[in-house]
Amino acid sequence: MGATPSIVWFRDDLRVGDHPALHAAVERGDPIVAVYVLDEDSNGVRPLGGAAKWWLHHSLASLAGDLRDRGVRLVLRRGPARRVIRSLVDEVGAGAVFWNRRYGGAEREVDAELKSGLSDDGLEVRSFGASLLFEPWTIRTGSDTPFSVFTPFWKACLAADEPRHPLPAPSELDGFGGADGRGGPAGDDLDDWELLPTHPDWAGGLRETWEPGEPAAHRRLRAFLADDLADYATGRDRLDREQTSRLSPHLRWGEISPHQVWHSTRERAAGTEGARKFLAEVGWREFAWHVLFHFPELATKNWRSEFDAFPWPRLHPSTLTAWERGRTGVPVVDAAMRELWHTGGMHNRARMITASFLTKNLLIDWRRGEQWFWDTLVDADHASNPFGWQWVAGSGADAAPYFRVFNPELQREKFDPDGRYVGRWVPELDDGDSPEPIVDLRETRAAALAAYEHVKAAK
DNA sequence: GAAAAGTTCGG
DNA sequence: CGAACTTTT
Repeated sequence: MGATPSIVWFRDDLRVGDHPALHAAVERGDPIVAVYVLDEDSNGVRPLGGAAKWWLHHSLASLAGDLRDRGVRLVLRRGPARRVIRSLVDEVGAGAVFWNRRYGGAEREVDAELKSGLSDDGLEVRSFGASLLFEPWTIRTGSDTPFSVFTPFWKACLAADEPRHPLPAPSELDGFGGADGRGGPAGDDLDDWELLPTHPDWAGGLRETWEPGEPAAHRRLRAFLADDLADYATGRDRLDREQTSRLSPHLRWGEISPHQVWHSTRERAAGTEGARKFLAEVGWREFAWHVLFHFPELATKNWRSEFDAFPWPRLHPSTLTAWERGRTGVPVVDAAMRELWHTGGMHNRARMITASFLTKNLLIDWRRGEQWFWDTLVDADHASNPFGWQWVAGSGADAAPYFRVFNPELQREKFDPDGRYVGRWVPELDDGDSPEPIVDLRETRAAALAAYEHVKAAK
C-alpha cells in the first residue's frame, strides 16, 4: 500500500471511461481513493429533485460496481464538500486530489476554495475539463464577449479545435486499502441515503422507462446512432415517435461524456444531416452551460433584466396544479405533463409547448415551471433546465418573445398528426370526454403580448 | 406565403 | 448593413 494515495472525487461524472481525473490518478501511480459526496449543505448548492435522487441512487450503484470490478471501492460520504474532502484527505494522508470541473456558481466556489486550501497544504490538486466540449472562457465573439445567440455560438465552436478524443476506461486500478476497500476509509451505505421513494413508491414509471448507469448509456448511444440518426433531422420533432436520443439523463449525470457522443457520432455518420442536427442539440446543452458560467444566477434571475418588469398576474394555485398534473383541458399539454409525471422525462418539443403554455397562456412565472421540472425530470441540470425555461419565457439568451407563443393546437397537428401521443397519455379523449381548456388560447396569447409591452417599456 | 418584429453578430 | 431566428396568423 502506498503511503500517499490520490483521491479521485466523483461528482457529475459517474463513469470510468473518458474520465480525465481518474486517468490522471492512474498515471500518477499511487493507490486510489474514489469518493462521492452527497452535498446538501454547502451554501448555494441546489438540493436535488425527487426524480434526480432516484437516478443518482442507481447511477452510484452502477459506478460502484464498475469501480469494484477494477479494484477500487467507491466511498460514499455526506455533508458539506469542503469539510468532507478535507477530512478524507487527513484521514488517508492523501498526496493528491483530482476532479473534473463543475461550472455552476456555488460549485465553482466550493472547488476553488478547496483547491487553494489543499494546494497551500502541499497537495497536488488538479481539475480537468470533462463535461463540456469547449471551456466556456474560450468561446467568445469577435468583440470578445460571451455569445448570447445560439447559431453564431455554435459556429464558433465548430470552428474551434476539435474536442479531444475520449480517454479509455482503465482496466485495472490500484485501490487504496485493497480491492474490497477494507483497509481504506469507511463510507456510508447507499441505501441509508434514502434516495429512492418508498411511501409511496412512485418510481414504477421511471423503472419502466430508464436504465441508469454507464454501460446502459453506451448501449443507448449505439442504438440511437444505428436506428434513429438517419431520419433524426425531421423525426426528432415528432411527439409520437421515439426518435430522440434520450441521452439527456446520461449526460446530466456524466455517465457518458459529450466527447464520446461527439466522436461516436462523427465516426458513424460524419457529414450527414442527422449527425449535424444531433450534434447541434448537444450544442444547445453546451450553450446553456456557457450561459450559466457567465450568469450563475440563471435559475433565479431573468437573464434579460428588463423582464423584471413583466407583470405576472397573481397566481391562482389551482391553475399551477392543473398544469402540473396534466389537467388543463389542452390535450397536448396534459399529455406531456402526464408523461413527465409518469416517466420522469419529456420530449424536447413537448417541453417547449408546456413551458410556452405556462408562461404565455397561464401567465405564470417561469420559475414555478422550472422548479416543477427540476423536481420531476431525471435529466434536470443546473444549466439546461433554467436556460430552456428562460428561452421560452423570453427572458433568456437567444429568446425572441414575439415568436415564442406556441399554439398548442397547431403544435399537436404538426407533431402528433395521428393523435398517438395524446391518445397514449390522455385516454379519456377517446371516450369523447374532453374537458374545456381552462383558458382561451387566443385571449391569453394577446394578454401575454400586452404584458410583453411592459418589458419593452422597461428597457 | 408574407408579414409580424426585436436583437445579435459577422462582414 | 443584412442574415438569422425550434412561430403564428
